[in-house]
Amino acid sequence: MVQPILHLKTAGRPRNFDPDAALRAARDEFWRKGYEQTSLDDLIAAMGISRSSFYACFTSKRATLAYALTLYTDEMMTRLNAIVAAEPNPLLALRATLVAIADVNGGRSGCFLANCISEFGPQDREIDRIIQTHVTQIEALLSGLIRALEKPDPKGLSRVLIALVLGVISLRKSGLAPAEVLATLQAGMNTVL
Amino acid sequence: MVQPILHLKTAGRPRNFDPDAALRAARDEFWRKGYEQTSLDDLIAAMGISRSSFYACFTSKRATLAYALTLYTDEMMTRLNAIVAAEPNPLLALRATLVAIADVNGGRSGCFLANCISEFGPQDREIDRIIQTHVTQIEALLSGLIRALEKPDPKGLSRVLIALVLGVISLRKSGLAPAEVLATLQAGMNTVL
DNA sequence: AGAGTTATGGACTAGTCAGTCCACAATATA
DNA sequence: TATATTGTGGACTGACTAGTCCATAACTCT
Repeated sequence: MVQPILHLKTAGRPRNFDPDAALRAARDEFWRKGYEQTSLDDLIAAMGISRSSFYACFTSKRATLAYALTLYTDEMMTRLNAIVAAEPNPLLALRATLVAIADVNGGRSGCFLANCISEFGPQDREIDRIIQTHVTQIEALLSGLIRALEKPDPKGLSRVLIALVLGVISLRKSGLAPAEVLATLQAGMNTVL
Repeated sequence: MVQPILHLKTAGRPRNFDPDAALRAARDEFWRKGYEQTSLDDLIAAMGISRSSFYACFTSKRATLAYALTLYTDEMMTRLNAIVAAEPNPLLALRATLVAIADVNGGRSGCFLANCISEFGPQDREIDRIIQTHVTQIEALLSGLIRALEKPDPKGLSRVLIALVLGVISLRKSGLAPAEVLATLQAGMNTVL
């Protein structure tokens, strides 16, 4: 992937926007509305920059989605690793991790990654690669924690848990109230773990 | 909802297509590619009718989605009820029902209803209403079977199972092989039931 | 200060979109 | 056969799409 955002000092006129902040705004916009539903006008309005600046800095709408998705997955993994590092009890760490992924109180936008899976499926190679990488990372994180629990078939169990979390995210998007979504996740974890 | 398809004899020129068959074709096209990704040209090509006939019979693209989604949910409920009616053992009936919903071997298009949840969320009132109705029906069907198993909290458990199924559908869409998806579903059912 | 370099706003382009319209075709009824 | 009614193919419309281009602004370096 081409690095989109350069912070190098150059000879010409300086940017009058912060590329990182703009990318976060782009991520939030894609997250909230999806890729197709976000027009370039919507996008640059949310980012607070002009069309020219957008193309000069971010190449294209599709490339920006890839950058935004990478930003999302990187931040997510950082948060999850912090949770795991802070909680020595593996069962509690696992439960906290799953709750964090489900992001029950994060509105009805669901998980940005899951949204992209649904919107793109396997059709875009680069997006698919980012998705696969992240899913693999999450799987590794979960099966590590499960192994510490000395449960059988950690890999299979981690998939069941991922399915459970993806499912409750769908339920949230379908309009189920946050409290009931959380209760469903908790009930699922109680029976599985 | 306005009835889109009329089979009444009228005075004028008769239709030279079958509205039911056309609607099934529309459903399959929306199912395969999603609403936004299906242009009207794609749609009418799949349905085998002209633009004029389309608008005369189906009102609009959005209305056609609602009709198609209703057709899907009706057929789905019919199939699930048939499965339940044919299997007297409630545990086996429940498992067969869940496997049928997951439709593991049905390609990577996922569940049409789940796709619509993901693509529209709560933003379209009529679509949302159809989604809510169907989710409620499925929940009722599952909790009925669970009650027969004399398990505690049938409603909560049915939500867990719905989440599990929605989740494995997402996993399928993310590219996981059918066999592994099915294994995940089976593993989930084994631990939950 | 002047030359070189990069950023920006806004007009522009080519293509696609859902939806409309109309001349004409195909039927029922009288 | 004449009239009324409905269906159909295809041209058309206005709006919106992602992306391009250029004149000018704003900076660094010599």
